[in-house]
Amino acid sequence: MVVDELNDETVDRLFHALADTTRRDILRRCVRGELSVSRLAEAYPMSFAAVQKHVAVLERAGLVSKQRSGREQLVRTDPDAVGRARQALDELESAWRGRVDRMARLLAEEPGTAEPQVPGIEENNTPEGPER
Amino acid sequence: MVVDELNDETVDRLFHALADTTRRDILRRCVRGELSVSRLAEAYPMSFAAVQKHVAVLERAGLVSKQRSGREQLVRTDPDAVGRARQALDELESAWRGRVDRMARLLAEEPGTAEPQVPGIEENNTPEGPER
DNA sequence: CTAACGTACAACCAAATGGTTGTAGATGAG
DNA sequence: CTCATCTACAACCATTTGGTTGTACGTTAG
Repeated sequence: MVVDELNDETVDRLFHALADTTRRDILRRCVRGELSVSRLAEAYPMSFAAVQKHVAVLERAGLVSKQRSGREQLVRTDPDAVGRARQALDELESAWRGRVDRMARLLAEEPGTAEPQVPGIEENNTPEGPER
Repeated sequence: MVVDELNDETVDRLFHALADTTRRDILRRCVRGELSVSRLAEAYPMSFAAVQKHVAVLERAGLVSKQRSGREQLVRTDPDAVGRARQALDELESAWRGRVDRMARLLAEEPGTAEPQVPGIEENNTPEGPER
């Protein structure tokens, strides 16, 4: 598994998609991938189009994928997506805390994917300003 | 440590606060708690007031706290806050995956805080619709 | 004391968000 | 074939967001 550095826009979309109760609920429901958009929409007090938009937000964030089945569009939560969110948190956290331990953890989890570590990063990690 | 169920609004605010590059950058910079708001503002291509608002968003999400020091207001990232975000992801994920293993992990981490588990939850966990 | 600094907050604005309704194109059921 | 269903998407609207400038106020430096 390549660790695949998450860029800012990706993380923005990821967290933004997660920052809504309805969308988080959709994620929970769609792990088994059996629900069509209209079926989903029945569960919420809003229009079909609104739910469609929520699914689109989740899809752009990579949290969900759609698979056509006849005239229905089945929504399926990507189980690894939450892992990516967790990775984003890890990358945030790794800027300050448990840098070494976490690195060790990663190395333990994924032997062979170790990026050659630049020696001597100590308190050098005040990131430069973002480009927003 | 009380596990403290995170309610929807809390999680909304948490992820929303994290869904912005500037705010994540502020979090990284303020772990040591030495930066005043105006000092922070120097780092970004936007006005003092804009940064002030970002800090306010982080504060409402519980990711950051301010401490007065003379005329300055020092911003400090709550190191446990990212933990809370992780917990929110855990709670999401626990709706489907590794329910048992994760529970075991929690029990291992926090012996004594185990909530008596209702036996026989199997496929019963389609949550009811949110109230949004 | 006075001036400069750091903060708070209001007012304003453009763009994005979250919702709506309406229309139209595929697809499947009968 | 025809009709109902599912989806896609545009247009519209209210609210929120992310930014601005301006003003006011407390605090510290000189």
